[in-house]
Amino acid sequence: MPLDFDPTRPIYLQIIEAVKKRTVQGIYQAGGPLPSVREMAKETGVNPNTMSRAYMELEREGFITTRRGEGSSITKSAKRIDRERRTLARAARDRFVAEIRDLALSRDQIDDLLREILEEVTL
Amino acid sequence: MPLDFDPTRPIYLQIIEAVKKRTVQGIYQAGGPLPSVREMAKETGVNPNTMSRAYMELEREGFITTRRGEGSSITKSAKRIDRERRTLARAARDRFVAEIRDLALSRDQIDDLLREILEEVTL
Amino acid sequence: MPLDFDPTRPIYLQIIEAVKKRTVQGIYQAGGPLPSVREMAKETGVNPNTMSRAYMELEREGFITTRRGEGSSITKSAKRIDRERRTLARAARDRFVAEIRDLALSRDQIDDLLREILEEVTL
Amino acid sequence: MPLDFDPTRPIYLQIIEAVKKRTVQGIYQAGGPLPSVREMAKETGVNPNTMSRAYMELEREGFITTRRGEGSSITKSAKRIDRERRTLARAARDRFVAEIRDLALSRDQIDDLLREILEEVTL
DNA sequence: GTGGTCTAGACCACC
DNA sequence: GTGGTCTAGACCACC
Repeated sequence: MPLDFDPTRPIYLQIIEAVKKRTVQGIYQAGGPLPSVREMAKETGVNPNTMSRAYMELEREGFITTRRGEGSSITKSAKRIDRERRTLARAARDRFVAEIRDLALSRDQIDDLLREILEEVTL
Repeated sequence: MPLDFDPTRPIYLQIIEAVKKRTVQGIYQAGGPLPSVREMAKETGVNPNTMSRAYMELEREGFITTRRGEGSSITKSAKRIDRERRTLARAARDRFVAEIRDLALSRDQIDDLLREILEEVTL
Repeated sequence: MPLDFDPTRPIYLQIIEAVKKRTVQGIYQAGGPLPSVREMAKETGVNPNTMSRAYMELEREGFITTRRGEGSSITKSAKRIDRERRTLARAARDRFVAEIRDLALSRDQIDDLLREILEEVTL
Repeated sequence: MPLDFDPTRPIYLQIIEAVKKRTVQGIYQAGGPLPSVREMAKETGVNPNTMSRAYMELEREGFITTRRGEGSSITKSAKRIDRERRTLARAARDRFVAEIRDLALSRDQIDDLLREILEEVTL
């Protein structure tokens, strides 16, 4: 969990994104446990109230389930997780396209670029 | 020219990047004039000294030429500009790869993503 | 470090030359420390900004290396220093030739002059 | 005649040196005429009194002779002129030696330097 | 302590 | 008008 949040955006949103990302990356397992609110709050130095809000939102979205006295766990649904994966991928894609679009790259340069990306990602 | 600089990075570096980017994008023409140091400083709200530093760096890199009393102009070399284009493209590629790499995308998802990028960029 | 700068030439350039000269002469050692920007500025009565500019140039030329919080040191490369030595020698040679050339010296006078120089320099 | 005098040294001395130098270089001929004080003063923008002082000093040194109503002329003595030549050469030599001496040049570098000087001067 | 960056404002040279 | 240089002084990051 990153301890350095972007101060210009709500921390609870950044926590939500981090949990989703870690799950997509396999750091948190589908159906597996998530650290408790208190634990996670201490680890990140965030106020427990803020952390609790992030968990509640994740629950509302169906990404985690929380049971009183048992803590929280990641959704068991591989489909649900893959939906996040695709969302993250699309966001990265859009940022990349925005950066690249106006560079007036030649068709060859674009092809090279995509080939390089493919190589490095499937490495 | 963006009026909102990232406060965590030197302004003069961000100006350098902006000038290069604008040239690569065709906003500034190869061989064409660049606003004077003072003009650009006023426009962006940056101190003339800071702007001057950015221009001096650009001159040293051979990206612009400056003549006392006449102002500055973008390099005439299409090669030099294309070098910058490729540098910008590579940087964007690396950021994208870093974002994508750990998402555990399937081969199909990667292919889709690259296809979408190609479409949107060659649009 | 000379406290009397030629007012017709940029001080930071004269500082750069002085540092190089002192290194070539062995006053500053290859790989050895250079006084801090502030120290040197106080010693010479020059504004720290001007001194900093000189140091930045020297760094860019690869003649010194600077590490934040640790100060600057002369290049370890004897080759780099010798390059400067030859540059200084060539400049002195050119000034001398310019002074001598139009004096219409006889061949004997020239030979004498060079012999005297050799004697005094290898003294 | 240079119109830009070194403001840190007496102008009349610089005029004396210039006349001697021009004679050594053959611009003024042995036994030949020198422009009148007034003419020279106007040409150089120097006060006629200052110019007159320079001429008087040159006369006192036996380098020129002045006859009322006829103007001034350079000494007829080739020996006298050659004495100046050697003085100028020695001064240049000493400045060169002073510049070179502390550069810690290797014997080979010194030899190269002198060879280059010989080539360029006898060119 | 160290260097890095920035602002503010001055004066100069070149045009 | 243009850029080039310098001073003065501030605040920051790294150590």
